[in-house]
Amino acid sequence: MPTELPTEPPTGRLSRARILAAAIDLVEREGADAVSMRRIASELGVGVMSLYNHVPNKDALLDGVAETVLSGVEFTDDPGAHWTDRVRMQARAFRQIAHHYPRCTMLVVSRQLHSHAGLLPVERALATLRGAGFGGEDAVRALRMFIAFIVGSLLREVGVTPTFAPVHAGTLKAEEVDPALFPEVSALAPLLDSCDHEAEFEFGLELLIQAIGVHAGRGEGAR
Amino acid sequence: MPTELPTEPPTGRLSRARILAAAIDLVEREGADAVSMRRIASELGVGVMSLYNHVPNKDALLDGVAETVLSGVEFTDDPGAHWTDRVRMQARAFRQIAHHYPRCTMLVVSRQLHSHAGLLPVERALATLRGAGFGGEDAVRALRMFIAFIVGSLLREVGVTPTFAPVHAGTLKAEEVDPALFPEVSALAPLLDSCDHEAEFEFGLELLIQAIGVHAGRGEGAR
DNA sequence: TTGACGCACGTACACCGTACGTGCAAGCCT
DNA sequence: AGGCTTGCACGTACGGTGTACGTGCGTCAA
Repeated sequence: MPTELPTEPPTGRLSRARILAAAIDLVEREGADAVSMRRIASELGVGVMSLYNHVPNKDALLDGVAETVLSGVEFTDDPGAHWTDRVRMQARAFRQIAHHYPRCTMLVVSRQLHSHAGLLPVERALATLRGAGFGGEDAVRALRMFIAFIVGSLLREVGVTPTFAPVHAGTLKAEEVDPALFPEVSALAPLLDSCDHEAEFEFGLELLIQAIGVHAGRGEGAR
Repeated sequence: MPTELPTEPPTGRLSRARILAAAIDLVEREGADAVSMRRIASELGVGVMSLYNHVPNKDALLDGVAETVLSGVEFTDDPGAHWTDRVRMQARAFRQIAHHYPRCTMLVVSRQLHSHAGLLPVERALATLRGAGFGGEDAVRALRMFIAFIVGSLLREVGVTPTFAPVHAGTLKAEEVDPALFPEVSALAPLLDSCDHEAEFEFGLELLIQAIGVHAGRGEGAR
C-alpha cells in the first residue's frame, strides 16, 4: 500500500489535501464520470463553492488527483544495483498505480504533469540510465521507449472502460466473431480475452531492457 | 489522406454517417471537450433530439467516432513481404491516426472497440505473425507488445492536452526546473522538450521488431 | 476595539444529456 | 381511395453540471 498520500485530516477545516483525497476516493469507488464538484462537496459534507477556496477549478482538481496518485508510487531505488535492475524496479513501481488506483490510472496517464511529482520519476530514470553510461540522447530515447511501453501497458491493464466494468473478464469475444472474417482472432480467442497482466508486463519489460542494453552495446557489464 | 470515410452526403436527410462526420469535424476543430449533442445538432442545422433517431446516446456516438477514425487507416498489406516489413507497415498505418485525426486519437485509444473496425487490425497483425511462424501465444504476446508501444507513443505524440494546445512546442520546461532538485532533467531539458516523433517512433519500432525477432529465434530468415 | 482578511455558503446562469410527446410525410394493406 | 403503421424531425422539460458573484461569520493584527 502506498504511503497514505496526503495525510488527510479527517475533520475540521477544508483543505486541498482533503478535497483531493475525497476526489480520489470517489473516482476509485464510482469511476471518473461520477466526479463532480457537487458530488465531492456532498461527500465532504460541505458547500459546493467552498471547494473553490482551495482549488481554482475542476480541471486543476483533476490535475491534483493525477499528481497525488503519481507521487504516491513507492520508488525504492538502490543506487548500487545494476542499471537493469534499477530500471525494472522503476517500471514496476509505475505499474503499482494500476493496482492501487485502477480508476485513476487514466487520469494520470492522460495529463502530462509539469510538477515535481511528474518530474521526479523522469529524473530518477535519467539518472539511472546516465549512470549506466548512456549518453544524453540515448538516455532520453530509452526513457521515452519505456514510458510508451508502460503507458500502453497500463491502459490495457485497467481496461479503460469509462465508468463501470469491474474488470470485464470474458469480454464477449468468443463465439461472437465470425471465423470466416477473422480466422486468426477467432482461433486465438481464448488467448486474446484472457491476459495475465503481470506476466505480460514482465515479458515486455525484459524484452525492452535487453533490447536497449544490446542497442547501446552494454548488454552485460557496466554498472 | 485516408479514404474520405463515410462518404458524407452533404444535404438531405440526417443519417448516422453525417452525424459522425460532423462529430469528427468538431473534435478536430475544437477538441473533444467541445462535443455536445446540442453543438453537433446546431452544426448540422438540425434539432437536438433528431440525433437520437440515429444514435442511441452520446457515448455510443463517441464509440462511433472512434470506430470511424480507426476504420479510416489505410492498411496496405503485402502478403509476400518479410514479416518485419509487414509489421512495420501496420504500425506506421496506425500512427497515421495521430496525423490525420490528432484530437480524435485519445478517443480511439481510450475505448476498446469490439466491432469489425477494431478487430480488423488485430486480425491482420495476428495473420502476419502467425504466417511468420510465431506460435499462438508468441503471436498474441508480440501483438500486445506492439499495441502497448503504439498506444503509448501516440499518446505522447498528440500531447493529450484535453482541449486546447496546438502542440505546445516549448513546454515551459527549461529554466523552470530547479537544477539542484532535478539535475538530469535540467541538463537534458533541450532534449526533453523537443521531440522528433517520427524518428522516435521508428527507433522504437525497429528496436521492438528486432527484439521480438531474436526472442522468437527468427531474427533473419523465415518468411 | 476595529479593521482586514480567510473562508464557508447560497443563489443564479448558461449549458449539458436525454425522456417523452407531437405532428407530418411516406409506404403498405385492404 | 381510405385507413394504418412506421419513421423521423422537432419542442419541451427535468435533473445535473461548472462556476461567477455576493454575503456573512470567524479569527487574527493593529
